[in-house]
Amino acid sequence: MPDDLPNAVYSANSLFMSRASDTAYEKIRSFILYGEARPGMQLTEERLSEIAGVSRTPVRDAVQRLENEMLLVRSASKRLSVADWSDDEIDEMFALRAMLECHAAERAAQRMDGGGLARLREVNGLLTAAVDRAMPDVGTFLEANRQFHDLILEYAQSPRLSKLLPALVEQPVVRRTANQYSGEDLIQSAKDHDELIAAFAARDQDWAGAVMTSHIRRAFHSFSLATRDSDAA
Amino acid sequence: MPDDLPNAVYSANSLFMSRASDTAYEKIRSFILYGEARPGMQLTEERLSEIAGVSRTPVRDAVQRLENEMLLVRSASKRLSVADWSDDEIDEMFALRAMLECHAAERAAQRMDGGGLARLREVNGLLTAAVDRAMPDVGTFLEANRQFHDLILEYAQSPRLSKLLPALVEQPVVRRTANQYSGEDLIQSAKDHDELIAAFAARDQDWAGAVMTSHIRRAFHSFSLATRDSDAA
DNA sequence: TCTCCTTCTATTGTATACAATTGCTCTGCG
DNA sequence: CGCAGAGCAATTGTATACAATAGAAGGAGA
Repeated sequence: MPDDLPNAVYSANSLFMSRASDTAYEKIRSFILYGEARPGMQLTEERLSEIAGVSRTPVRDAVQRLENEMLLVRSASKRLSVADWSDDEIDEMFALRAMLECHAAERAAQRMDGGGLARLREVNGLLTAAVDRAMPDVGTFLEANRQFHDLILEYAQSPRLSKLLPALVEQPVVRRTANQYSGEDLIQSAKDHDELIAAFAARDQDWAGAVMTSHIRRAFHSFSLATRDSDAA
Repeated sequence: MPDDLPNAVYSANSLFMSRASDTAYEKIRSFILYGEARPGMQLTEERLSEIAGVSRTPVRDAVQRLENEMLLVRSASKRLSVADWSDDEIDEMFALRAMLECHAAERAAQRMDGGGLARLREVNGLLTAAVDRAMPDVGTFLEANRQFHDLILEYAQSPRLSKLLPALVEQPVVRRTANQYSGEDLIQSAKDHDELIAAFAARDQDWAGAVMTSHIRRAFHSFSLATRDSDAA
């Protein structure tokens, strides 16, 4: 099933994945995020090697990566299962993400240059075009949004942030509700990005950080409304 | 060489390590942090399997973990080397650690209970005793300090924080200069902990977070003085 | 019928052999 | 003398077989 999806849904990391452990990673990840995996579902390494089409050795590599991203969890007896997050953990994820992305924006503001601004404007142009119409193109929005944030991460020039943040961004809960975001939400995102670009252009790190924080926290708020309310109903 | 060291220097995670990949992890980690490894030094998986005394399979497991902690780095051609951090990266590490430990303290303040306070007081009693004398016992200080912060992390009740923070705490640069901290620094640390306990007892998350932030940032400042100045000389 | 123990099975962990890739050296040509 | 390419050596990546371990099932005794 992962082959049918647009590239947008894939991780930003590596577009070309030659090694078997990478294909295993992508396949298993898609299985969890967009496939028939369900939270709490038990899995075996052998089952996963069938899914990935490679032997257990590269699968174990991939599994360890996914454990680090907390998409998979191991029980005390080393058995694998798909992660199942509590509301508190999801809140926490957004809180951490807000902190780290704010920090990334602050650093990026200090290091931004003309080329970076041009690229940010270009990407956000695509994003704006995708949402500024009657029927928003959510797929394009998500892809452009990812590129925008990746660009900021790039200009933050912090290997450590680059390692920590991706595990917090594209997550099942986020993805599952992406289509529920209202057109207003999407348009506001584009405006946030415009303001971020302005802050970068001014090299004002506090401004950039503040915009980013509210950007993420508003996304969290929209997400909460979209899911928790419908769950309660 | 790792066998000669006190337990204090080991990672907090698992005291008993039965699996070969765990022993490999510990041995290689000690080799990097306290052994003859040098920043930038090239390594091969085979060399590491000699050091660890196990085959390459568990070594590769351990290596992946150490890559995540950024103690090991892979070049574009997949060759391994010991990480070599720039000053900017070290600054960044402290900044991130300060943010995350502050957040942990805030969460812990909301979730603290009598038992936790008692344990914190006990550990900090040991710590205070170790530093409140003419010749501070740095080893005991470090161990008690680690326990204290681990306890806070435990009460923060955030699996994600528990995964992210440890990779930021005990690092070569920190460890290498631990003995250079002045007696004043150590005593001030004990006082910070006392104030943290007070903030927890009051369940005042802002207070706890602020104390923690200044606690970490002072450590950073002491570290910078101890290293950068001597380097410059 | 419940509990404890034993046995068996499923699953994970490790070693080893081999494949694929990368870097290096040495040669031949310009 | 410099450089490009071929072959070789070193290193990483993958598959498979086997070992160790945890869970489950079944049976004996109270």
